[in-house]
Amino acid sequence: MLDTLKNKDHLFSLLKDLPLFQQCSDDVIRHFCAQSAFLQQGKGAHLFTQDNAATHFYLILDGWVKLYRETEDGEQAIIDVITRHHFFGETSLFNNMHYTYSAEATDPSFLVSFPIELLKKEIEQNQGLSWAMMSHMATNTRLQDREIEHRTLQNAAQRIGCFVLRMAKDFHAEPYVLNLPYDKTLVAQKLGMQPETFSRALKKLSDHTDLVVKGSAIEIHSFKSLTDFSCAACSSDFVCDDI
Amino acid sequence: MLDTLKNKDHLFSLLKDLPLFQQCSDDVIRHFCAQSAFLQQGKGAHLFTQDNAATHFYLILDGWVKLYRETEDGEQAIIDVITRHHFFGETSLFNNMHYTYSAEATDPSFLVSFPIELLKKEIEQNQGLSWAMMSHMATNTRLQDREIEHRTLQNAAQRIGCFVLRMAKDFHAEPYVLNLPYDKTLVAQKLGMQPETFSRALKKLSDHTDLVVKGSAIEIHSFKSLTDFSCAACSSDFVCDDI
DNA sequence: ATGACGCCTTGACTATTGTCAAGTTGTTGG
DNA sequence: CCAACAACTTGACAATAGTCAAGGCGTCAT
Repeated sequence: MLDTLKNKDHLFSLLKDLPLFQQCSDDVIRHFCAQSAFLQQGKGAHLFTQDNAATHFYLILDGWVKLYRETEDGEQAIIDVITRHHFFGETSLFNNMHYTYSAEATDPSFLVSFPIELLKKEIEQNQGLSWAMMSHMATNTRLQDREIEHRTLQNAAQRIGCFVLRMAKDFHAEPYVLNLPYDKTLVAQKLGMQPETFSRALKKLSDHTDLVVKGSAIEIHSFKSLTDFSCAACSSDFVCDDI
Repeated sequence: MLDTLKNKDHLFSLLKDLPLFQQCSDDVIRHFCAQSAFLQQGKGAHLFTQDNAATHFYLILDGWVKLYRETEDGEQAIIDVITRHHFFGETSLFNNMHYTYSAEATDPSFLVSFPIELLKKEIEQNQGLSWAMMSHMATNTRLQDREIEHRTLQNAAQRIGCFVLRMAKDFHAEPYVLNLPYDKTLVAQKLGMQPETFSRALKKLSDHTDLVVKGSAIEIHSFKSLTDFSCAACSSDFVCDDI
């Protein structure tokens, strides 16, 4: 598996399929491949820090990375937790080549880095890539808007239900067993609550729906009971776009 | 004043100074002016609705506009409240020509509309405009990230202090008297709290800092007492970028 | 196997925010 | 000037989430 991931031919065909590079010629994609570097990172490895000068942006091939900002006394606000085929660090381009958040692997992860300068140069010349970049950024904005909406209108249990639904959105068979891809503590942080609140709210959620929690495995016996519970307090209908 | 605003020559020079059009030739800007239409809107006037097909995007010349999303049972989540020289509706371009939020004037307001198709066509051809658009979107993303951080790390009183600081950030003389530009109820909504909570938290804020509240006028006797109170729970130092 | 450790849960309590209802203040139009 | 109305404040209470402390459970390395 790692051998496949580390293969530059494989990287080429992966990039070719990603929306961001959809409009790029094979030559341009080959150029990105040529300047890429594979990175293997252990759990807790630090990729870069907010407000530092940006040199590279990254693509996740495997694993999970958390993006966050931190106050002086060490409190963290999670901006996102992302996985396979997601980019991060690329918007430093528009922030005077400085990262706007910190990034840390929360699992053993496998990444590719690209020079941010290369992206800058290509965007300046390549109309198709510019358009793809804008679409990419607009998608992020919509997700952020919805995040704020959730924090405003949903309580802890509803936010968890919403999260579970989005993690399971590609699967429709019932019952579906969702395995949480990262620590409950991190899910709690990402949803803007304390681990204790998460634990209690998850119990409340399983009381009010037909959800059954077995450790990090969550059995969904009916999606409808979840959408009834969570999506009522949201302006979008399920299935909503995510991750 | 209205005469000045309604003047297309004046609009031309205004656009020329806005970051979004910085890279555009005079001809392009003239093109936008030619296809623009002035709109005068009363308080509460509805500009467009989330999920509807988008035809125009807007620039505020004067007044205040709230951008929000609404659930079926009428609960609103405020995305932003914006004023003079801010655009809205422009990102519908990247959402399949559909608006991602609703827009409503919260004051008598004076606006210009432009066809969204024109922006699309220009962005597809004009590298400089594309770049400016990306910078514009990246700025919005950073503001949204910070908003989520604030909801996570700051309590009600701290969020109000932070809001006051950002409204007053262009003024440094002490004491500075800030007049709230829109209803306290709307400020409360924008900060994600109930009006009652706002009222009490504002009192708490004035107890803990040297702020004096007289109706909608807020006297800041020392910025430092505010930053000490609010910015402690934030990853950015004051003066932070805003509005 | 076992002990150490991290993750998660639970209980008891506190703090914060929301809700509902009743008033107060301020503005506006007649 | 006054009535009507909206915006705002206040009080009493309820709901929600956070904090602190203790203990359970599972995993991993020795």
